[in-house]
Amino acid sequence: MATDAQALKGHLDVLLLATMADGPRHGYAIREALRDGSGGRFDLPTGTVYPALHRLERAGLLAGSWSTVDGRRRRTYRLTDEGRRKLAGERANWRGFARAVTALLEGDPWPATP
Amino acid sequence: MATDAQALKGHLDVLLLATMADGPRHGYAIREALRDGSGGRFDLPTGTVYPALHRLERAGLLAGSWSTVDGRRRRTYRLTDEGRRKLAGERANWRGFARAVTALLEGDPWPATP
DNA sequence: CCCGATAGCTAGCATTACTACCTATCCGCT
DNA sequence: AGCGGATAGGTAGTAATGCTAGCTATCGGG
Repeated sequence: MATDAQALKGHLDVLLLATMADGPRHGYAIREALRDGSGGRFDLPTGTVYPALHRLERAGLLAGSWSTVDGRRRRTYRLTDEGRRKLAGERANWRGFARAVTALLEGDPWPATP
Repeated sequence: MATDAQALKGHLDVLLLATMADGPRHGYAIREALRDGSGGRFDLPTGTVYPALHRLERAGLLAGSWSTVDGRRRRTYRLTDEGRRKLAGERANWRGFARAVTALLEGDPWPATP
């Protein structure tokens, strides 16, 4: 639906990293993992996914390598140690973020700090 | 902390609208509501809040009016009908978004569609 | 023999939050 | 009297980043 057009900003990196948590994947498979794992919600254009993967590789969070399977080039990415640390941190960060947004949207008062 | 630097993108509008759900507020009070309602997490610079309020007003989601209290100018905003509809829609949207992101980050498989 | 699925890529655009700055009033402290 | 901080509003310009729209190429099936 792409209602999330702007909403993804800042969360895409974590999502990409998360798809590689259980092992290396190539770009196309990452796209599918995102689509299927979100019930079709995050059906991202390749122009979003590939540049983001390059960015994460440049940042040292992913390591990519070329291989050829059935004549098709594949670039397979795996998490680096730094990427794994980043993922853990961002997961925690997401929980805090989601909690804060939900609190504001639902009108729940934030627990008083005694 | 500002880890949320980019993460806010696309969610700021809903958050702003939500602070006006129980009645009109002026910009400064909106900032405080965001800060306090998020446990200090969303302590946004004025350069973020004021332009966003102008944007929402231009979009017809807010209506602003000037008043003077103790010599201080205040611009008070209230939700328009359209703004209220938008808020309801975006609230629902947030739930779906949060659910999808959480599912991907926690590795929960998305419920199969039977 | 062409189409769809698989697989990868890029240039340029648009959106939007942030940095860094400015103005002004009122109150409390020295 | 004067200064700083809280309150209240604002802007210009920058940086980040996801999307649009386009491209190349292989393989299998109709």
